[in-house]
Amino acid sequence: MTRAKGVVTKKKTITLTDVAKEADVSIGIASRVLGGYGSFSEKSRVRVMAAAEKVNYRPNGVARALRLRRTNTIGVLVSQINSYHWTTFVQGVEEAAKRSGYCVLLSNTGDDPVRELDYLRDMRERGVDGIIASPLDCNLQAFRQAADSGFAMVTVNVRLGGDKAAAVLTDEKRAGADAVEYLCGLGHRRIGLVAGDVALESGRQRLASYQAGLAEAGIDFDADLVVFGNYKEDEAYNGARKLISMRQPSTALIICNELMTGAVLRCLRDHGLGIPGDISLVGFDDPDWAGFYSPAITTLREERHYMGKLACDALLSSLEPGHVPQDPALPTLRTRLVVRQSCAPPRATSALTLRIPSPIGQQDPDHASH
Amino acid sequence: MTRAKGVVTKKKTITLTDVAKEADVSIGIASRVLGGYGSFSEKSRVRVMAAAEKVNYRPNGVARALRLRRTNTIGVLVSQINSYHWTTFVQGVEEAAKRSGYCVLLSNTGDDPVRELDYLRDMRERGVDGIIASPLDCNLQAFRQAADSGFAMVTVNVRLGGDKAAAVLTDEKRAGADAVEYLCGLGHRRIGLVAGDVALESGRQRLASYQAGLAEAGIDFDADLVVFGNYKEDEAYNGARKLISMRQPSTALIICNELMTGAVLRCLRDHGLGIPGDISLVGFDDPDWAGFYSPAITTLREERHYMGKLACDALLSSLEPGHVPQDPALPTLRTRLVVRQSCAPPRATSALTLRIPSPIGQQDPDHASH
DNA sequence: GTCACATGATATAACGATATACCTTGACCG
DNA sequence: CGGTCAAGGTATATCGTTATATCATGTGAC
Repeated sequence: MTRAKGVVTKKKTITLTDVAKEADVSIGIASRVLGGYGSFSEKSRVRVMAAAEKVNYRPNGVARALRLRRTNTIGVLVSQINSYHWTTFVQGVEEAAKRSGYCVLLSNTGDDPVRELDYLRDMRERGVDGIIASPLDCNLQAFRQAADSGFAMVTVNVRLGGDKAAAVLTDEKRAGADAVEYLCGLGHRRIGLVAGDVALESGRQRLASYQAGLAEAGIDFDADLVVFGNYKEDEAYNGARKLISMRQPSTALIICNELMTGAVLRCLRDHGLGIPGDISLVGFDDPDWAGFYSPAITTLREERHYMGKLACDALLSSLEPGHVPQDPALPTLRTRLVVRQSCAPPRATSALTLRIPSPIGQQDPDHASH
Repeated sequence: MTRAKGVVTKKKTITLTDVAKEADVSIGIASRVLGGYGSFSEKSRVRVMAAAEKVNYRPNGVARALRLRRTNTIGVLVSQINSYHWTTFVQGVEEAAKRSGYCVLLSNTGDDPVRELDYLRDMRERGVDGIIASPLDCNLQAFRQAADSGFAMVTVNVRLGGDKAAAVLTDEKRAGADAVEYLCGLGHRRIGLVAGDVALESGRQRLASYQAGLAEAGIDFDADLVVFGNYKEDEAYNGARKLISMRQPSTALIICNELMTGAVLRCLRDHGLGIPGDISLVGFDDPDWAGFYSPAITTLREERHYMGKLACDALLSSLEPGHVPQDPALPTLRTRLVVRQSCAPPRATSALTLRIPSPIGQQDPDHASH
């Protein structure tokens, strides 16, 4: 291939060397001026700035990252980027990160353990300065190992166990109990739960908090009133159908996340049940639509945005050179019951059925044990 | 600071050199084996693999990126990461990217022109291989410039104008017209519009498509029936209030995005108006809640997830070495009217008021011109 | 036995920015 | 006027990989 003489065909990237040449100073000076460190004369400052402007210099972040061993990037691993729960969190992280000059590398695990591990590895190789994640049970070990080996990490809603990684926690232990207490206060005794996936920490905690609430209210736990939607739409729909079509249907439902709440609403609508006339509802998570739904849905609200900010700030401060690894758990955030219009006292008829001796009295050993 | 002799205090990162040393081969061979290119003997392959395993070698992506001048990262610039519209899009991008071994660097502009430019610059400096964005009008020039200078780029819902950047487009020109046509078919004549921000391309297109629909239906455009919610919640609420409290209220409303649809629903509920009994509704965007709202909301659905995939694939293919920059516009996606339960024929009384000669006949020159 | 050649291995130059160690100056003081 | 010191500047090693140019080694042909 012949190249016409004098015609520049190759796209040349502009480097510090070019700036230095243009300004007629050494590359070191150029770096100092543009980096704003070390000492240099006013004269060189002006010349370098002018030269940089003239040749339209753009620093190369990759080279800088290699040299400084720092990318100013944090990795965020979420299970579902298109759920309110996580997008709000990510937004909180992103804002805080940006404020400190960091960028966010985002990955979606879809709750797949293999992908989660994959992305952890990938992000480390990419040189992110730290990671925010909410690892699955089966991967806790791997994340713990990474954290212990000095890789900066903050976990969400789950503790790693070491003393390295900070954790942003909510009192999910309380949340469900608050809902139960509220519903009992309205007179409900048969409170159904559309539970999440117990393979996930949040699923277990939310179930446990429901049970705790029942215990506090002096209501026997009835396994028949718990269906496992596993955070999936169709399973939640089927579960809800089961709960409303039993001989003694629940008069109130607690639903363990946003996605399933939607499914339950659809189910109730399909079966012509009115809220809160026929049945009361409390949902975990507080997406926007909960507020303008008709009736507005009473929810258990986590401050996801704030949690994101908290997680990011914790991570960034752990990156500070003089960081002393203090208590890894940040203050636990309170999950708040946002009372709206989806709950009311149970219908008289329901109250009536309560007097009928419940067949659940004959405890099913399979369920009772748990 | 004295260092105890023999005690390794400094955290050493494991590099290719270590692997090569361990395997007793040159660093070049180690690189070839691990990179799977060039030629090497079976013996060295085995030794290198074993050595890498033994010293627990992790490649340094930053160094590789510097050498290869490629980060395998794409930047995605969105205006609101916590809106259904964008999260679904980002999810589509992320999945497609991951499939090809790319990662997503995410930034939130919040429709702030300064931030948008800032992030464009920042991402370029960070060395992302390309960018997917939906630039604001005022920044089109800058994005165009970047694209023309050879920076890979794909735009969403807006064309840059050059021949470099591909664009993923939807026929928003049709969308609003479809809604109008549908509503007219039900008998509506006074169709209100809660418009978006006309400073944004989508805001203008959606307004224009509404007007086109009216024209096709032979209905005079009435500026009083258009309120500008500017994609903001409170402004949409106020706008909706205005539309339902005028002397001759609209019998149907078209709302230009998800956020504002929520606001309108809240407004209607607050004013005791039933859907579709008192007023019909068609919303742009099709979030999950539109399906389980009661009544389910009829919407104009863009395939955001697919758009994300399309945008990503287009970007990645433009990064292929032998890429020939063909027609920069990808096939335009159809926005589909998803008919649900939020629309019905107007009430008889409303139909009656239609016979009253409309004061809008006396065209307001300010509005008529437009 | 020597030359040509393929094969596999090595040494080393990039990639671009940073920071350290090391030179120049010139000023100032004794 | 020699010596000290500081300020400003330069040259260069480094970060960890990749890829090229070069070098050895052995094999087969004549």
